[in-house]
Amino acid sequence: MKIVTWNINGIKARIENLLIWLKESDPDIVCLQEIKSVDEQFPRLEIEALGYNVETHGQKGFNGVAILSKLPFDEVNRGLPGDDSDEQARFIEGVFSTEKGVLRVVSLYLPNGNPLGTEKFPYKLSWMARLEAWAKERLALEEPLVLAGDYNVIPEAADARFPQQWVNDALFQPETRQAFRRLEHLGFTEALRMASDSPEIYTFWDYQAGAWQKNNGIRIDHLMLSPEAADRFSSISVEKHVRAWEKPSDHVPVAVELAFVPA
DNA sequence: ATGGTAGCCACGCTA
Repeated sequence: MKIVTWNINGIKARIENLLIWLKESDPDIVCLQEIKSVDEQFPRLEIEALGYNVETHGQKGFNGVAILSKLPFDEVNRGLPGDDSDEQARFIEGVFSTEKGVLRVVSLYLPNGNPLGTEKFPYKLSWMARLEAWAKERLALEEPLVLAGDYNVIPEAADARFPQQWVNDALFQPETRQAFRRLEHLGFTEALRMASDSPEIYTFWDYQAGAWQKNNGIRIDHLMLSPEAADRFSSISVEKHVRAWEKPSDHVPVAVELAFVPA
């Protein structure tokens, strides 16, 4: 089963690219971030025509996440618990059935946190604390769970082409990286870390200053696997060629293959 | 120290 995370940076601007990519890549489950659309305006018909079920958690103009799945949804949960005053659409969980039982998949868009010195950075850290609390509860279920998304976290210096450019950025702050490690230490395996040591694997290249042409990238899109999901890990790939398409997102799809068969 | 680009949606905000 192929599960993919992709920050698409605007579903309306990217629908043609998405449809071409779905046909080419043939994923089973797709976690989208930054759909930048309300649910009513999400182009679900074109996607459903390719055989996908569509669940969205949208917002006007900014943020917004979605899950596309060839498997039917048994359950959908919108919003990260822990703060009823948080109105930003950054989290959706889908529950599916496989021949081995339940499979949970989350599409998350973790707050960027810039600029430092504003309320945005503490919001990022508190969101990460809420995610950790939620994940801890879910891990206790001992089920296969995939936390896929744009984490807006550069875990290590090796995950940036020019790490010194990021030292004053929220994506690379010590507190940010610590919170990311705390999540891992609950018992998750970061899927790309299961691949052989591969430096210079990036998932985001800024639109500005020729970042793509210079390969000035960072790795910020991650798939966290619970032990029950990691047990079935087969492979991981970054679909980098998509960044060279016309009108690309600034992020590319990251795909993990897990040995599950739909129920 | 700034500006470089893109999406959304109508002007500035977010990234």
